[in-house]
Amino acid sequence: MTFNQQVYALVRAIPVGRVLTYGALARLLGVPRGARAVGWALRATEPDGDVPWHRVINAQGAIVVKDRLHEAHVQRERLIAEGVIFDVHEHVDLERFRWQPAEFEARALLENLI
DNA sequence: ATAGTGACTGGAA
DNA sequence: CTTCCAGCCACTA
Repeated sequence: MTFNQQVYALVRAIPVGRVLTYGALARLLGVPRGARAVGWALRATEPDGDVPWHRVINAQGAIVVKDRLHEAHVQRERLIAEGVIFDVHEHVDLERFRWQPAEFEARALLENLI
């Protein structure tokens, strides 16, 4: 199971209406500073595939997209449709919408997929 | 084996 | 509260 596959598995486990940051996702996978690698993995997903990539945002609670305005718009629309709220600065209140799975939960999930 | 490429991040200025 | 910068990590050619 590659790092990317683990990323996808965990992203698929994020509940509707909740979000995870790139860094938090990397930490759950045991790679404390792999935030960038997570971004790389998500960048390679199909916009309409089975990976809810839109539920991953940056540590500031904002949407990060470089040269992909359309997808950034889609991400925002999907999150709003799920009930996630953006403030006037286009930031999500992480304290309120962050998904915080217990470590054993994430570990068990990944082991089930091996 | 190696260099280039980012949907990142935390700290410094 | 803002840029700016240097690590960091997996993937690809």
